Amino acid sequence: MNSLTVGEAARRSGFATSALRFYEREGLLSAERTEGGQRRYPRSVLRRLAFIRAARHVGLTLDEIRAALDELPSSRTPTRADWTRISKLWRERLNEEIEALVALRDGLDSCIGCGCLSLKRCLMSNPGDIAGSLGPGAQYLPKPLREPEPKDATPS
Amino acid sequence: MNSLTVGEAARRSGFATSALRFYEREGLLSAERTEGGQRRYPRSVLRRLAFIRAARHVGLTLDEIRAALDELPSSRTPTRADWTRISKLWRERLNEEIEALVALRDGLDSCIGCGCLSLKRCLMSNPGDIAGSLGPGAQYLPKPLREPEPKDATPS
DNA sequence: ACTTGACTTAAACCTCACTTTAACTCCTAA
DNA sequence: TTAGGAGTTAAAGTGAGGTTTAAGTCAAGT
Repeated sequence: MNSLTVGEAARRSGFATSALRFYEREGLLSAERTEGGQRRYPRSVLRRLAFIRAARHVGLTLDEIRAALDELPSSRTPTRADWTRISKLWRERLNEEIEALVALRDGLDSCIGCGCLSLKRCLMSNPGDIAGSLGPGAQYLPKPLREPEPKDATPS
Repeated sequence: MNSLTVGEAARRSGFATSALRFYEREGLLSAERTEGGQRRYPRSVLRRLAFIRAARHVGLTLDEIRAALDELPSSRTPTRADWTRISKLWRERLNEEIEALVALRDGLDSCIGCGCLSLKRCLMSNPGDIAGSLGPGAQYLPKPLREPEPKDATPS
């Protein structure tokens, strides 16, 4: 009972077993194997999974999460210091996203009166303007809010 | 020159031509055709595209956008009233998202000290708790932030 | 020993929002 | 009239983040 099966880890973390196997394929997780080839996780996997879940909430991609996990000293349980360092990064990320959404909302407010929806003048439709409103120096919307750049149709 | 080709509409809206055709297949756009079968858009398509772009920024899915567009009296250019009605909906949506992110950030702050990452106790890893912190009555994270519910691994 | 539920794998499938490709036609300026 | 850029279609591809399926193996209680 000192190690966990996939099913147990799944029940206790709230992830699906398929997700745990997927995370292993993606290098976010690893497991010992029994003689018969079944996974056995140390209890620390739950902490690791909590970390992954939290990171996903913050909006990090699996690539970014893998990178963050790789920065944690390998087979040591993360310390308070590790957690603090990383959570600062997440905080920045969240702040960026919040700022972008607030800018968007305020732009929306200032747009309610005009009814223009003009491509060139309406803040809502123009990511560049939003970027500008966040201050100087090439600010952009954080990843999850950023438009995938069109390959076609270079803007006039 | 009173109507636009796909290419012109693409250049002037910033969407790729492939996106415009895709939107038409998806019922978000429609176009007249020339004798030869080419699309000709009225200038109002630019307003419609601006609407779509804005809605995408707000985080609406194409399904939701189609629904919103269908509520606009069909072949009439949206009035200030239409725009106001809809932008109020978007505002709410943005506010929900902002609140959820702020709750997440504040949870992160309160977590920095504890270093727990405990599945049951850490706000960051527990969407239900975040929902609770937003007030009573089954509040959840807005769509883009909401976890896709696992089919497997029903929480213990 | 046997039954049963949990486990294994590779590979296929899923959604979303598009893009790319292939093979072809249209339109316009010279 | 012809070159060639712009347009057309259906179908397949992309990428993120997994889930589902098929065909089988393992582990544990009785």
